[in-house]
Amino acid sequence: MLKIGEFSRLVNVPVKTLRYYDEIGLFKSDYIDEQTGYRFYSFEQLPRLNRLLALKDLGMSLSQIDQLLREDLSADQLRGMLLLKQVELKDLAEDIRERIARVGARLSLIETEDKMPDYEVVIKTVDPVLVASKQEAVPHFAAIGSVMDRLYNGVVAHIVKHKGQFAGPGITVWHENFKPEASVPIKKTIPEGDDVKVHELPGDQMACLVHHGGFEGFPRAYQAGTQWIEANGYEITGPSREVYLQFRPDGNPKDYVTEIQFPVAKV
Amino acid sequence: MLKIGEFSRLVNVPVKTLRYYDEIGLFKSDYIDEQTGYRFYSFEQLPRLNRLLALKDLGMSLSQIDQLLREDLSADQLRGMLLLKQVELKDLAEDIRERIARVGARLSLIETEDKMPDYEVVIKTVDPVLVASKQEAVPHFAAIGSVMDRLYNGVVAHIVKHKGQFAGPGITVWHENFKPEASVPIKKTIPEGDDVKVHELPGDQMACLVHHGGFEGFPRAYQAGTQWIEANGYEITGPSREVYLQFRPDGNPKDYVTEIQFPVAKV
DNA sequence: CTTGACTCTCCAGTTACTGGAAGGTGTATA
DNA sequence: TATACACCTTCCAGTAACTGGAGAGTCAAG
Repeated sequence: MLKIGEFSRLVNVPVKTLRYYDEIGLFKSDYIDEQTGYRFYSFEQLPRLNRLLALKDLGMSLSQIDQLLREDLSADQLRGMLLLKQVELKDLAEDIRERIARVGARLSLIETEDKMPDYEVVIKTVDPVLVASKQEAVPHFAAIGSVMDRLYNGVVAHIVKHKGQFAGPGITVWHENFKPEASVPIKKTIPEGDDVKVHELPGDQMACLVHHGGFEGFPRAYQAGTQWIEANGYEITGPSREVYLQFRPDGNPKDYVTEIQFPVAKV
Repeated sequence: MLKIGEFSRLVNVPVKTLRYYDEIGLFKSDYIDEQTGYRFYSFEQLPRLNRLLALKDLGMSLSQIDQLLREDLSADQLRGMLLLKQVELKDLAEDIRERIARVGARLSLIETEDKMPDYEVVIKTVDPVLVASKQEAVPHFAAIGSVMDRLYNGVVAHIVKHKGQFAGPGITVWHENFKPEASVPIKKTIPEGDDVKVHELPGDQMACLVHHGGFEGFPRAYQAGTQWIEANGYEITGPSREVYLQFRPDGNPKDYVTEIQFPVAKV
């Protein structure tokens, strides 16, 4: 019979931990002195503790170990749990691999710019959203403003005409060939017409960044986005979007807040 | 201004989490209505939250993020933290790689035996221990018992003669050529003599397993040990040891408990 | 005016321990 | 025999980053 400290030294497990295992019933001491309350452990308990430690070493939780130690489970159940654990660990490993890559990407950004990047990119899943929208090709760069005005005015007018309900800030989807689709979220579907389509913008995994300020800063923001996507092993899988979170035609451009979204997938 | 739920949807962070960040002062709402206590968030806060999320994504803790968000730290400090994080993540990845290997090893054991293995092997660091010891070659297998008896009797007699104090169970170190060293731990050094040496058994990293029962079971236990060591990518770096945790010459062999230790290193 | 969605605070629970306080026990030494 | 000390006990609190729930107040639509 060994006192807890002796046993602790034998198995290389802290005394506190042994008491904890005792408390939660995972590994009870063999015998407790009624007088003193001292726990005593026997050598016969070593195999059980060693099995416990081995399972812990595999990354099992204590409750899983508790199950595994009740030896009334079949080899098949055992295999199942181990296979599950293996998958879990592989996922975790993948996760960490990606994380290392992201840290690396950020480090190289800091090397070149010597400060935190101006734009933070986050991956998030965007829900599908019902919109009324209208598109038109932009002939040249300088015309963007006026084309956008026209498009959004048209869409809004159409929605108002059909008594539609607005459901959020405007979203421009940049289709190929410089052909923006000015979309306005609505709560319920309304008839199409006036060149206005009604459909659902698909939900997707998006790399998102927030631009604060006027539209003249967009090129840099786009560049930061594509750079991040490249450096972090994603690729762009569709048209990018601009969500005008804070915008009024008559407002100060400095207060504008726009979210730029790129639909992406892991390469 | 957005209510917490709206903001939550915008940034894909649970309401509860936002409240929690508010509570710990990591990310406060922009404004709180005095009447209702409602939190309100502004679009201007998005960049900060996105930076927070990006850092969290790298595996930073919230307190680290808190530091990183106070932007009064230099690019060098920043680089330092990231490099540190990178090392940390690489260690973790290595850890998990090994864990996956161990799970795999156990799975293949189960495939062949269709149950939990009979012996559990754990890696632990063994402390150096002062012993009095005596060695002698064993001429053939059947002679082990008598040679051991003679050796241990000799050592114990020598310790008693010099009034040495016993400090634990006997340890046999199996040197090359079937030459066991019968060692008895002692508290303080004593003179040598009677073919008895006094020295310190070195501490080492050991793969350990516990055998319960008589000596006839040792070959299987040794086999299980070497098999595990092979399957888990270790190699044996020195003489193995037997620690007779529970043993009396006149006792029932069924009650014997022996720990078998192999000094090992990662290949 | 009601209904349902939303918000608030406060409290408890999660995992696997770790640290500390206050008090009892066992042994070696002066 | 006194005492120092190492060791044991229980109980309580804290960790990290939330998550869930209770009970109560708020808001907008029908």
